[in-house]
Amino acid sequence: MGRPREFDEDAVLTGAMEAFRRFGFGGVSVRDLEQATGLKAGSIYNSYGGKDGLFDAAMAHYNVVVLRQRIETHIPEAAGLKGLRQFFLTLLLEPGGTSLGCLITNSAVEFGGDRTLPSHVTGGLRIFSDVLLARLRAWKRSGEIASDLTPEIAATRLLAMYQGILVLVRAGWDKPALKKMVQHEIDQMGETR
Amino acid sequence: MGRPREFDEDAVLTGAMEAFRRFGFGGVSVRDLEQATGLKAGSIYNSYGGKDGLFDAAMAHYNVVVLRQRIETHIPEAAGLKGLRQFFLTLLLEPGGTSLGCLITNSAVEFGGDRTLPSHVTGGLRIFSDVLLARLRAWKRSGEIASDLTPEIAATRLLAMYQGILVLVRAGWDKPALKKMVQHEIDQMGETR
DNA sequence: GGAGTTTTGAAACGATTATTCTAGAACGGA
DNA sequence: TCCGTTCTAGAATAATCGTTTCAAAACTCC
Repeated sequence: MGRPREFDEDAVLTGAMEAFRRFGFGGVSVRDLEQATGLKAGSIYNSYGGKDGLFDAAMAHYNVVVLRQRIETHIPEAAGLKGLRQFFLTLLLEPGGTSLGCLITNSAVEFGGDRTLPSHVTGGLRIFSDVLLARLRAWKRSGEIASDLTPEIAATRLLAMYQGILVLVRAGWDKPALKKMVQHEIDQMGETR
Repeated sequence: MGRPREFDEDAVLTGAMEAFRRFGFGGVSVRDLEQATGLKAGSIYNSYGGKDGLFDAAMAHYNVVVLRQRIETHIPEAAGLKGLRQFFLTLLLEPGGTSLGCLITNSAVEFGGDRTLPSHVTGGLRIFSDVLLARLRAWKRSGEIASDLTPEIAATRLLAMYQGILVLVRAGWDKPALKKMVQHEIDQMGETR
């Protein structure tokens, strides 16, 4: 073996992740990443292969530490619609307001122009979509949501709504209006029509 | 007077607009813009003040030529919910598939990290939101949509849905699923509950 | 047909980009 | 303790970035 790494990998990935969330892949320079991670460029290339490699690692980190975390916190099956509502409403209360965005949403937009999406974009969307679908099916069986609701369609709708809210929050759109909309939307899913 | 301009301003703005839609402001270099517009860098700086100025002009162009055009084509008041459905469904049939995006959505995401949004981002969202609100109010009066529907909330929901669909399309998400979702969503607005 | 003014195109600007190189420091195993 | 390996820091790389400069070209107006 050789010399052990001096840095805390988790802190490095978190720092890089925040920079990428704020400014996007193209908006962050390697020197910015030195600042954000505490690592020098040489170490970044040595440990992650380069800017792309660090970005990839940061996205994977995001999917586990942010996305999956948020899912587990707010929408375990037992949390029901109340949890789902919180899951959406917390988007409007993010610390730093609009500054930090969703790395999945932002990357989908940034890289969607050419045809080489980072694999973790599709991966993150898939994680989210799968959980939504599973929850909706379970809640339909348990009577938590309206019986005439189609889980597949509702999952797509919630996925789109989620991405849309993230865009609007980032654009500085009126948060009270978004809040009212979310509440109305989720409440309606529970009503029998 | 001096030497007249040789270029067709409309073609220049359209070219710049397409480049920015595809790759974003940061993803397009001035040399790319020379290719996209046919102008040389000198002329770009002379006529638009620089890359920023051309981007601003391209966004204004987008709001008039693409956004307002789409609105007038699909959702005049007389078109009703049928028009609204087409308005959404055409997002899934865009030529070039996912390559061209919405300049408003993409710019909101790209510039939302720092606090200096291009003014035309908010402007474009406002245009769209205002039209939606006006139509929903009219359609509610005429009985085209359900009487228990709140125009303000529904407008916000449609705005978010629209942005979300644009993100998902750009991410290469399953289009048939999105299509089903849109149809179900619009149809539901017409049903009396 | 100059005079004055604006556009054009090409070259050149310094700054910044991602990446590589290099020398030395810090460890594990023998 | 010394060897081999790995990591770190900083300088150096070539390329590209947005922008400026400048001389020639193309027009209007007097």
